[in-house]
Amino acid sequence: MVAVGERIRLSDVALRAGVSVATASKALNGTGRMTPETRQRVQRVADELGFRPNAMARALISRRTFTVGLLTNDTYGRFTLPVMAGVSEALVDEGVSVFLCSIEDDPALGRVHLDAMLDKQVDGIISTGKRIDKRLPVDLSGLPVPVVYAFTQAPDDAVTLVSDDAQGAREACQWLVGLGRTNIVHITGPETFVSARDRAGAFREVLGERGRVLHGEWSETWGHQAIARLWDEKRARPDGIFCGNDQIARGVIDALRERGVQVPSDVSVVGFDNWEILAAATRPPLTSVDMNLKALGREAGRLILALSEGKQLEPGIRKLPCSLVVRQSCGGLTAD
Amino acid sequence: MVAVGERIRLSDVALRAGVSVATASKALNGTGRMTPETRQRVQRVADELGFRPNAMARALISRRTFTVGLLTNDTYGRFTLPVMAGVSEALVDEGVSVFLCSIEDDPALGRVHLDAMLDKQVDGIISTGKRIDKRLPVDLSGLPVPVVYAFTQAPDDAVTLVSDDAQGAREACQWLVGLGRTNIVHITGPETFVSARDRAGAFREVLGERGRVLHGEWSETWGHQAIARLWDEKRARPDGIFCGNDQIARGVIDALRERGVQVPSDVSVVGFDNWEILAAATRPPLTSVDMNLKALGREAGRLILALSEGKQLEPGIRKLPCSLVVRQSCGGLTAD
DNA sequence: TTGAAAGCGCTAACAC
DNA sequence: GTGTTAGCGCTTTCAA
Repeated sequence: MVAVGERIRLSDVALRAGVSVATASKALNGTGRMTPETRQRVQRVADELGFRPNAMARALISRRTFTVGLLTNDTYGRFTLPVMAGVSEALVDEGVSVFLCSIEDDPALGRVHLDAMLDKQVDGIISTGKRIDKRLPVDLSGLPVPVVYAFTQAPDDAVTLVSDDAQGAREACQWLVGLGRTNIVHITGPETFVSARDRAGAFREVLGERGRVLHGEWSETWGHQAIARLWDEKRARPDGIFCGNDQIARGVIDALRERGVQVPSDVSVVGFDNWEILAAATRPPLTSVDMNLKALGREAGRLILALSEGKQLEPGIRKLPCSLVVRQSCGGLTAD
Repeated sequence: MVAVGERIRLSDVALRAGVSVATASKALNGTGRMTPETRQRVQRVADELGFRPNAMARALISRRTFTVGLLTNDTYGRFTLPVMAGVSEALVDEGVSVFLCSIEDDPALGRVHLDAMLDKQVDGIISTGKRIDKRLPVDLSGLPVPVVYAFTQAPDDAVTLVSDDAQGAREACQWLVGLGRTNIVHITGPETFVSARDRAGAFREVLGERGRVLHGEWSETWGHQAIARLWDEKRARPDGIFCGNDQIARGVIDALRERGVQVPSDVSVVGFDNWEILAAATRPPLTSVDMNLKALGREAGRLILALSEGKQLEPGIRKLPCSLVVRQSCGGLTAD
């Protein structure tokens, strides 16, 4: 139930320590000049009383609230969550707290949240989403606070953080090639997604003429369908498949098993997203590209902190590297 | 980039409207007495200037920050996310913002976040987790602000919100029974989980002697294993399976298909969690129990709001109903 | 009907 | 060394 511990003010500490409020303030902040004894006495009293300065009052003076807002439209998503965790992680040590604002895709809700944050004098705003080629339905230009965009589309002159899809895809492809696979196919999501295009581009770059790309949905079902198509053709069948996400990969692997094709001995499969719970549940466990979204979140936190401290940052898109997480779906190094 | 729109203060409005700060304040807050003309003029000026009151300054006076903290240890989880969304949704209309504090399972981190929130004078704290039978590693007793626990274990005298596992399980079982299934088995997670025990208890309650429970892991693999065990036995095989979560159900359905058993015509399967992305991907799509976590989050938001406004609430555990989401894995009403 | 003044909890000049 | 004073942006008596 509601425990009503009275809050201790600086004046309480000052009174009890027999000094003025100003002296108490200086004592605790390590500023001003006074005898070591006085300082220590004040500190001791503050500890005894469990004094914690009121951040509101401080903020009113310093014009810094040590608070940032995090806007997201990805309520249920596996993308935003690690980003948020990263942001929170990077900022907590600096005493900065994060306002979570989930705005769905509702411009009105976005406005409400934005206003609430601005009223609360956040030091900065991080905008994050579930696609790097869609904007949130809020206009964040001309705000009195800095903004960082992470894993969402942003204006050209903004500071933006995204994962390096092309590099991640390249690593996956090179891994398959390095394993001796020669007939490699890329099964991925709709061409309308920049991520799909970027990954496919990198795939073609590595594979050249040999590389074949199949666009479909981001779903298990599409994985099944794609395999059905490939296996029904009269052509040579692939010995390596790079999938646009883990769900497709899951469908692919299941479809291959249903056809008696062995993974990884007959075909190597790589996924994308490294969605732990899915990647670990495929049989065999899925080798997959991890976008390192938590690291991306941490970087977003660092950047917004720098900006809120008045530092200048070069605008533009910063791509953060992905990394390949090797499990058993490719054979080779960790063949089972 | 950093756009540096100067913030408008009340004094700016007052000056421009030709009144005192006090009058301006009253005009905008609808308090005090003055001619309608004065009030309107002030309001018009405030609108023109885009004045928004500084919430810090207000908070300093009113002792309410319109801010609550949300503690969670479920960084990647599908449980906490809907809860958070619900909390945020319930509170945004009241002008309350939510601090997101992801503390993993680290007591030190919990302490740091808690202190940060308290310093920032949150009006209340919501504690949430991924299991209803584990506590977060932070002591929230004796705080100067109210606390609500949602989907996590709590002290006896706390206000706690959990989903009604037993009721959800009961609905699932009755659904299977209503479909004419007579030999029903419950395949679920470890008995060490209260949720597993509660669901199994409800299952036995509905099925009586006929009900058989198999405990294992919360994984697809366990779903496969359980089916292997059941189908290798010399006993009559089940025609209805109630699974402890959707992952197990996924494993069960896949295992059944591998054995040529038809779902739902031969066997009806129900899952638990209604984890959209999984439930929709099973073939056929999975009928599953939804814990309505977003609604739970909303309720948590309402409760913390009530408490922070000084209302008294009966301590104890409040169970919120689950609901069955019918897809195609059971046949009957929506048979395919 | 309006405004001057005090004060929320704290920090920072500037006296003493 | 320490205290007095002013002020962050706002609300709220209380006096005019």
